Amino acid sequence: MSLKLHNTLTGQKEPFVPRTPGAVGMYVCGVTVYDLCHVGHARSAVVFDVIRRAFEHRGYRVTFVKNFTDVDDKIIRRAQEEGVPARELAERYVAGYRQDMVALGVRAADVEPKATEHIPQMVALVQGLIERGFAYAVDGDVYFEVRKFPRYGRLSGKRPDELRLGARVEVDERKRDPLDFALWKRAKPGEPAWESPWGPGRPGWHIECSAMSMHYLGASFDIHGGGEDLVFPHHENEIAQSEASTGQEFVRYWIHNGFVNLGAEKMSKSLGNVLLVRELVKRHDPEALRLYLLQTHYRHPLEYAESRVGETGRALERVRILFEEAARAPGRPGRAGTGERFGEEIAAGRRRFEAAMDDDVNTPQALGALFELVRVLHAYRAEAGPADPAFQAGVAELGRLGGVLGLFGGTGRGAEPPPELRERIEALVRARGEARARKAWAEADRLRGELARLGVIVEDTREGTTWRWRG
RNA sequence: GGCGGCGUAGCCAAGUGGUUAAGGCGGAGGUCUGCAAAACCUCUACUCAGCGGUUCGAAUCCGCUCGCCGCCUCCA
Repeated sequence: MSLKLHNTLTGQKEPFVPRTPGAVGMYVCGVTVYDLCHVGHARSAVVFDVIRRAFEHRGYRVTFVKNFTDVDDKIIRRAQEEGVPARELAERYVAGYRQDMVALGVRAADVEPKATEHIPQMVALVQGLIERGFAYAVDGDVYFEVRKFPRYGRLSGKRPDELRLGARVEVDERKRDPLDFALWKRAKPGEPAWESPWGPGRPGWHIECSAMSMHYLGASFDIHGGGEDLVFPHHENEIAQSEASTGQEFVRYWIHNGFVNLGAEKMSKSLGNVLLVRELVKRHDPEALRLYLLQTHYRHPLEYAESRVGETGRALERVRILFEEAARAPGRPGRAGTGERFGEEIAAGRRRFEAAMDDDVNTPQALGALFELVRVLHAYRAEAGPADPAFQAGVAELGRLGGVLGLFGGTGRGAEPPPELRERIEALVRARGEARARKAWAEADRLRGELARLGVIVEDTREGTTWRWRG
């Protein structure tokens, strides 16, 4: 059994065969840093973070590269509007992106290259394309000549002739064909610019990904990913540039994630209906948001529903209680485990989980397996007690598998009350315990209500009274 | 106009030729509890937008119809 992935190039699920046994080279288009990122960016980031983890779980050595586009028209315009240097604006949103990724549990890539730090590589690529006859310079601009690359359109299934018919492409008299796209743009006064054989200018959007991906992963590598909107023209153009330049197959597997939609509409900055990650993680538990995003298969469109994120939080709660129980068990002996059947159930859950992940990273199905494990573990704990070694091992296994999705990170993460409240809470819990011992139920219930107002849930179990902080 | 996707329970969402159609949320009943909470147990789609067809057999394949969405332009 090998890991299967849906390859946009073939439109099919294919067994993943790495170029180098045991290793994966993976490049994902990151963000253009001219604003804070929204839930759509979050989905893409989470999805590829999980794909990376899935490979690692299977024992692959992964080299993961995710770029920042830090020079582009929108950045320049924004910077001018705000009256700050483009570089400063870009740095600000790089930092903003990283902060949001930490909140979402998205690990940093192994390499996070910025376009502005790889200008020489881009110039060299463009120069090579001119020498090979695939590109031409006009008045300080350089264009890729699409007609010279016969395989153009293979990724997106679009034929140059059909595109021409529908042409809503901006007409530029200096281009030999409307489909030709910019590799290098001449700088207008006041714009960021770098020296080049064609005069001062900056790279086109597509060339940066070709240059950086090949710089870090080689002329030919395993996986290139991004949002489905990048299939055309961005990735199509990357293939044309790269393969025209090297004569080699650029990428073996193209992976694209589906969009996040809002109501009837696609979310987009031009429509002004964006949901910023920065805002969402204030309203919701970030881990619940991550779990919510993974409950839909990565290639399917996701209709964002605010209320569902909260509901997902309740499912997460059920999992966290398990980890909390396991964590506080030491020192509280349970009865001897009834081991064997339970162990088999855990193993079966793991197999289901791994089979789902192997099948085109089917996270909804994998989560199904995990939640079944959650139920089994709760049931077993009720019987054997939280200190049972098999229970402890089962929870640990759940944690490992959850980790492949970047979930269930810590035991009761974020579930600690402010230190200054702790003493008061414990005093109230003790007082309530004493009241209960006297069978002073009204008094006990009053104290429970007071604790609830502080954000504390008290529970009386067979093993005594416990409490949980839920803010 | 071209290309692609979707329509599964109250809601979300897997499943894409053959065991009882995963899982989550919600709901109903029960066990436990002083009462709760949490947890567990049982139930909650004889049916997969509709209509035809292929097949021994289809939610799964084919055709048509209806509805929804994305890409073709910067966009995760």
